[in-house]
Amino acid sequence: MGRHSCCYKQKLRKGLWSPEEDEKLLNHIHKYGHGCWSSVPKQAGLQRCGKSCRLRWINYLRPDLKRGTFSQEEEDLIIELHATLGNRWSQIAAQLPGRTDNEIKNFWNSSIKKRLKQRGIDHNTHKPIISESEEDKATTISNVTCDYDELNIFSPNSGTPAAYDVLQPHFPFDSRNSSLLSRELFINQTLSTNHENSSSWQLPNNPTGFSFPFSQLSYPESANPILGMNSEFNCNTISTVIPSASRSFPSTMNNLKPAIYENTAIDTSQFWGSASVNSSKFAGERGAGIDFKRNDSIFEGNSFSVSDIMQDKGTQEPADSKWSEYLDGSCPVSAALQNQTEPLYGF
DNA sequence: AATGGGGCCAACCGCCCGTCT
DNA sequence: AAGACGGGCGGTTGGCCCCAT
Repeated sequence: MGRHSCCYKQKLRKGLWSPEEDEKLLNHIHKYGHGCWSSVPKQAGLQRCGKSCRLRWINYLRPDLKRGTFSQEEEDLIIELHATLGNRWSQIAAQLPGRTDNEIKNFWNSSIKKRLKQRGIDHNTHKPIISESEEDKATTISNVTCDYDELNIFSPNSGTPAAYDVLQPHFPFDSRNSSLLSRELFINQTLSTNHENSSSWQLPNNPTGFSFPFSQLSYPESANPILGMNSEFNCNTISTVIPSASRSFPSTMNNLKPAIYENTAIDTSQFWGSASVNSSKFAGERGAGIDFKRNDSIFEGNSFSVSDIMQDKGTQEPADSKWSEYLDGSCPVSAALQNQTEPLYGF
């Protein structure tokens, strides 16, 4: 079982295909179709096994193949699909017309894996690779951003109990741990418990939040290791905040575009996102938002904040209205962006 | 100019699964 | 029922090319 009988035949050619062999195979398939692959080599006059012919046709000779480098959209789609399908290359390829599983697999292994690593994402789990320094950084930045939030779980100086302290007894883990992983767990628990078990307890009038590297936010939403795993706080919310790359980018925000859309050179040490969930309204309503924070002179005293964006789960209203305020320049941050003539980051 | 290391990618290998006999 | 066979898939390899030294 398993091994093909043709593989035992010693006379068959292996290795790269010559133009003559390609022509023979192409002519044969154009005339007769491939039918049974095992009979193709003999009929086409090739010293190859059927499998080799099939592979050559599928990966190279097929007329509907799209050649050339992968587009950004294709790359995003591959990452998104990989997050759910894993290494099922054929299934991924089925979603990308003109691309073969082999091609996608090669692209993944040679390019995407490296890019994910650069973004601090584990290519297997699609979760962040957290180093100790990153954790320290997250905590530090969170403490800065508490100025903008009503209450943040990392804001001990806000004058009200941190949401974490209030809510922690409701959750199955019992030791307070400042690691990002625990915060991630915490926010997931907050969301899922609130959503699925809404009548059993009520959140206090506190938003909860956590911070994460901005680079993760510029990442395809469904593959986002933190945001993507929440059905409530997922691509729809994020897409409202950051229109996807395939859509036109609002002119008022042009200066931010490079920082959001380019995959490289985003200085995550200066640019952090903070996701928050406001559960002050209960009975199915919830707000969710994203803050962007930069610790430099451009936004000194300001954050690029869209934390007030609400996605009302009761009415299913899209969270567009607040976003519009940022886009039409009526808030200080968008004005600051309009006055910024150079891209925020040079590439 | 030589060389070696790394990246890329076409092709192979080994296995699984479904169908046929 | 069981073995043979063919198609398909994912992992791996090997060779070519480029670039740095």
